[in-house]
Amino acid sequence: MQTIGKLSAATGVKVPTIRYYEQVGLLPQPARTQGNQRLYDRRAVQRLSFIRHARDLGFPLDAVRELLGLADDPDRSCAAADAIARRQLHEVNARIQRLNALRDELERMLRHCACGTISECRVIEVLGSHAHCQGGHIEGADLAGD
Amino acid sequence: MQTIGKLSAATGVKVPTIRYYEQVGLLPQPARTQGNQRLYDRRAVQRLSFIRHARDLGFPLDAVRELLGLADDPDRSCAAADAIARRQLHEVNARIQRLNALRDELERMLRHCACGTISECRVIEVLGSHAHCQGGHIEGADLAGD
DNA sequence: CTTGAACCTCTAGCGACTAGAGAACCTATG
DNA sequence: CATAGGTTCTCTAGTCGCTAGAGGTTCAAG
Repeated sequence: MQTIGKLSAATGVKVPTIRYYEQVGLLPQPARTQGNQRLYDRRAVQRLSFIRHARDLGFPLDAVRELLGLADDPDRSCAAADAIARRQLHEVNARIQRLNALRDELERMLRHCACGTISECRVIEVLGSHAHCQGGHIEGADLAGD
Repeated sequence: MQTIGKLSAATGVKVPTIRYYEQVGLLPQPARTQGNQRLYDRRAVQRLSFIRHARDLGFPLDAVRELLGLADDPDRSCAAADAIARRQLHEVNARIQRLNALRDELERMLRHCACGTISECRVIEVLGSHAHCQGGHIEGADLAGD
């Protein structure tokens, strides 16, 4: 049994984040000391490590929730977990593609800049009119997320 | 002079987003009709297109603000704009690297899954203990942003 | 003159935390 | 046993870049 601080040190998850995970239902409410401080057991360490690892791999919290549910039920088919991971892989690949397009555009912009004054600055010019683009980057691309 | 709807259509920026940009000071307060509706001129179209393009390239709004300031001052050195773009390029490259590591990890996870029951599921297993990782993905990687 | 689309302001919500205030607790030392 | 200071508690608000909705006004067409 350990306090939230030790759990944080053991898993690398910050203390407020642990409390946040409890708040949103990813971690069960732990036992408490007489003084109302949280006390965690070994299972909590495991569960939190699982969450952390899934987050490191970019899974959104909802997916983590699903994966936790699956992990709690060892007799079910693994197909569901597979599907979630596969979905995440697609997400990551899509994001990589979009970022590659951005990188190309940024590099071309910078390559062509003679670095004189703003009035002849390629960076500003390219941003000002879309005509200079090679169409590499997608308009309205959803760049958000992890 | 056009209404906010036309400006939206002309630039591809949604109406609430235009109002949001005005609110945070990226767009100046436009003229108004007698009935209090916003009226935009050609310069507004240009400025908003500039913003949109920079956003498409992943620049955060603060960087867009800086770039707009530079664009307004054609006699200054282009070096500052260059630096901002270069910083953004580094950001994008870093993000690509992190995502590549994630992709590798996800792919390996999926390759090794025999797809039986959860108890032998490679996906769940890998998430449960970090021991299976090849160290490809960085712990605590900041995955957020665009 | 009426309809209905487009506009107005204002507030709240998204994801996944992070920061800070102000109070209570817990442990180690004098 | 008292006290100092580190850790923990709850609660609220802020981050980024929008997006959604409520409830009301204005404008152009028929």
